[in-house]
Amino acid sequence: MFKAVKPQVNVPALEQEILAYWREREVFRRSMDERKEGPRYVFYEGPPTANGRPGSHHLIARAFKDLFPRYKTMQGHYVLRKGGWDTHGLPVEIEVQKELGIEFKHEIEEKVGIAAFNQKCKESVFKYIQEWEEFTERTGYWVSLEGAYVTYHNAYIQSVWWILKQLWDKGLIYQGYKVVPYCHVCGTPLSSHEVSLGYEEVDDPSAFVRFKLRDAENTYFLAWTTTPWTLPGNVALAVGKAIDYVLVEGRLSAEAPQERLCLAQALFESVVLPQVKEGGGYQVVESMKGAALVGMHYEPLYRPLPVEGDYAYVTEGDFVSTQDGTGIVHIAPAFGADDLEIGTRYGLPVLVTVDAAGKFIPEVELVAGKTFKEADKVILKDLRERGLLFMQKNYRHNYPHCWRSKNPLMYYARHTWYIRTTAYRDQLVALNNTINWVPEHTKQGRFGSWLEDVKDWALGRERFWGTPLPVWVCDNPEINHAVCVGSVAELESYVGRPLPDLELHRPYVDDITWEVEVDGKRGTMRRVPEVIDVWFDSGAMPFAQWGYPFQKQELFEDQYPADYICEAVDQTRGWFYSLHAISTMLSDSVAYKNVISLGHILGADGKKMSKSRPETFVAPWDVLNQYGADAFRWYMYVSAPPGESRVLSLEKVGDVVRGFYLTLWNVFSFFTTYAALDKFDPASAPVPLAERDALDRWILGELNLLVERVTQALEAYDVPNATRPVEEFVDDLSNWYLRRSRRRFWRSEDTQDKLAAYQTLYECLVSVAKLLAPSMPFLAERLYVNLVAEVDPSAPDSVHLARWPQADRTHIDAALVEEMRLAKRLVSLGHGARNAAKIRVRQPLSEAAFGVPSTHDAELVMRLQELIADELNVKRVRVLEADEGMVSYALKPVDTLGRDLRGDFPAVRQAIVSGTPEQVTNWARALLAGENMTLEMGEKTFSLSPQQVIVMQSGAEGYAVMEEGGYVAALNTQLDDALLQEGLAREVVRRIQTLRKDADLDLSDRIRVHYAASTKLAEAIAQYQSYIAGETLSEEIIPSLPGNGNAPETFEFEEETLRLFIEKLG
RNA sequence: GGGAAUGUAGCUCAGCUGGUUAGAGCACUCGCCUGAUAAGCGAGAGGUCACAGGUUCGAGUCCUGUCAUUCCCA
Repeated sequence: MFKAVKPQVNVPALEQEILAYWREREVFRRSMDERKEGPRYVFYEGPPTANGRPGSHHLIARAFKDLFPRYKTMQGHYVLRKGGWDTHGLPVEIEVQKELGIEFKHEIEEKVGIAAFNQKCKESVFKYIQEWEEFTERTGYWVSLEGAYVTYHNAYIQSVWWILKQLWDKGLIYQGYKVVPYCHVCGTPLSSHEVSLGYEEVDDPSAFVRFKLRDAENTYFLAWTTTPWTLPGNVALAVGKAIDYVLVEGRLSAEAPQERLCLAQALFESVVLPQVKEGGGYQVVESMKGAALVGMHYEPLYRPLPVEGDYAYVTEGDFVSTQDGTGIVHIAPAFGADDLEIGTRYGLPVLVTVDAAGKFIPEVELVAGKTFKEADKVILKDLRERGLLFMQKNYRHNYPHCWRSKNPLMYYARHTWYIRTTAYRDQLVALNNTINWVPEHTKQGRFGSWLEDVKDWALGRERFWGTPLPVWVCDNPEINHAVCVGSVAELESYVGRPLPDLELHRPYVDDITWEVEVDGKRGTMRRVPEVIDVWFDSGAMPFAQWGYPFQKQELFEDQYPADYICEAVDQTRGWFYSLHAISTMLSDSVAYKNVISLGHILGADGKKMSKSRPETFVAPWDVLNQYGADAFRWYMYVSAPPGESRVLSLEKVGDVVRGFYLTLWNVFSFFTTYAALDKFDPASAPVPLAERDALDRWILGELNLLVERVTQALEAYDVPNATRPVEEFVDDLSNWYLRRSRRRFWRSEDTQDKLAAYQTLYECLVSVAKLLAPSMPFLAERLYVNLVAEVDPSAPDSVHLARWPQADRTHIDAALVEEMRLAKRLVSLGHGARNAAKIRVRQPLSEAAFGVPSTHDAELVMRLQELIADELNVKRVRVLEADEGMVSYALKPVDTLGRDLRGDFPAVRQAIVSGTPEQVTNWARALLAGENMTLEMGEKTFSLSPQQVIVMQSGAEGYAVMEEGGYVAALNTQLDDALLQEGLAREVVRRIQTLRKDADLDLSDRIRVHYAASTKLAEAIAQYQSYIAGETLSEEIIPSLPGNGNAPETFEFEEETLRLFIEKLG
């Protein structure tokens, strides 16, 4: 027995009820437990950090993450959904620093101590854990938080150590010089991911500097830099060997000294000449290729540090361009990646003129103690005074800044540890080619091209709160000995004592040392100071989430690799990469087989959503509280392809509720209301399909098509096509199937047709509930519980434990689908014709005639005549005859005629389209009669069949007409008394229904009607008394008003007056 | 500067391997309908499919170039 459901619904309250239902019945746990024997479907959770609050961007990711595990569970798979928390890293440290009021890194050690600082970090990472847990539950994101992995736990860290040891044993970990983006305030290099967070457009000084040639007077190389502070570190210049250079002679102005300058020819004209002032000018005196300049020496601008060996000469670099500057690039190996590459190739010194705090060392007297940015001005001033600054202007460009401290980064040569990912480039690329990427272009595009050009992974971070790099080296410089420790047990074996309570963090692991003796020399093994890049932590999760290989080996093997992961596009070089790289190097396997890379969320103004623009910022809780999680999720699925960015606003989520959610809800409400009234039993023997109404067979066909489409789309990880078609179906179900079928449910007697209608609608609703279960888990559950679980004790008690529906192709009748499409089209035209004639639908008309382009369509019209007649409220439907006063015809070639006629096509087309009216009419009549039309064009004669030419008709005299695309609807607008009376009767019915509704009567309540009416109206009521009574459940219709003081309602329409009073009986 | 993506109605998006007069939803205006509906139906208006070339009988779709926006990287 169904519970009747009201058409009104409070969505957030409904969702709370469902949450309680899931909680009580432990549905989530059971969705895993009950599938343990099923095939595996593996999902990896990309761990969020709980030291910030959840936002809308987390919800989009979780909406997409949640979809597939739910779907696969319904298909019988076992989906273990282990949660995880990302806990290490600089963002955490920065938060704690803020809290403690500490700006510089060194203060941490000096003022707080590493132990206390890390303790603070540990506390900080779960600052918002409670809100995260609530958020997770409220949004219906099913993930086990009880068993979540935590990257700071010893077991996790030990796994990471084990992975590093494997890489170490393969010779993949090395220490080297590298120029890294470095923040002098945070005191650490930044990962490329971190760098990418901090690009800002800034103005930097752009300086054109004269470097005097060693062996020629008044002759200079003109070089360009946007970082004047690196000039004291200069050791070389670089040119492009194939670039054309010129030597020019002249002076900048009348007062300036005569000089010779060497620079790229292309830039001489665009850069130098515009600078020339009155009395100045330069002439080209020599041209050469860059290769000719290589090896020429110049005089260094500064000599801050003693240098052994040759330097200060021109080198060759393929990165030199003539886009900016002068085509001559200044080289300071300590401060640029290209520079270091040149320096290494030519054996040049690395002049580290700036210390780790970003300040100039004392040896650079001019700017000693100044930070590097402060030094720019001083150096430029000095060069100007020495006549070496050719010109200076501002240069606006994107320059990376520390995403936390906001300071400009410096590119800085550091000793640090690297993973030789470059050794695995081919495997990285090959394995990536086996991954299914959504959007597809990311595979070869953004991710693929990153792998093609993969760089070694900078692993070390000179910080505190992170997985300690488990490398111990001997402190005796005469001993070259280092070990990578892969487990606590291994560490115990080195130090010779158990370490049961050792926390695998700084400073505790730093305190672990041991003595070694190598070749008779003694020394102490001490850990290197670095912790590792947090991205390595996250990429290690397939292994480390289980503490592999120290525990749960079989679980790891069961859960590797992932079938599916999903994060936002900014993880391309983050988690997507770290997972892929570690997995490739360690197991020569992908870490994931399918991945959805999501676009960002934009505010209503189409720009990236930000708290700093509150008018566009959408707090997730506001949406959840107002419209609920289902609508929020649904909006994410249908609003844009997954990889595209999408605009989010409260209003748009509200549109989902209004446009889709409530439509479905009201079909549900309608069904339960009448099913309860009629005591419909879903277990009753099904009416054979062949005996059901065409509408039933049609909607069941659409339903099975829908199941097929949605299933296929989900298998392809195509979310929009797994969701949008459901909207279309629900629209069809509500606004065509149900609208056309309502009367079948209202009938009082129990007929097979009524049963068929119930069975059909029931099947549609149950299937839709299942199809929506992964995407709208709450609403789907509500529907399912009411429709199935509460009436069938043998069924699973949750839709999420039920089985995914199977499409039955034998239920799909393609011809019927086409038929119904035509019916809708003709009905739409008929309504249009009524509209044009300004005749309301309640007024019955005698006839609707349709002009259609083919005999096939004509047959369909006649098959559908009953449905069309009812919908349009006409007594008769027929097809217009070819010679029945159609005013005009037009012809159009079908799309493929061009393929048949090739070069003749344009002329034939022209002839058909622009024939004389007589010609066209003759041709059209022939074609409509199923004959070929003949067209003579010069020497050629073409015989065109009705399959090759489309006939379009328009206009019909004496009728209200609407025409579109060759289809014509013509309504006979002549009204006789009978039709008028019936129209009036319908008006009366509507008024009585309004009164019933206003009186809040039950659908099945019986009434007595009293009325007083003007003459014509009274006649109509008398004539249609039984019709009116049947429609309105009136026992009596009395042509007088009661005298007991009850005020009747008065209506005026069609120049008639009606006074009505109803009373409830029984 | 390099790479990737996107550009179709006021907004959000469909448009399959080239093929009827380029569609849908929302929003707007007018009208209709209403005992399932927070709804529905109909009409109107709104498009040089970013631009320019090219291939083709035929281009929103394929090719080349340009522009704009976004993202990633320097």
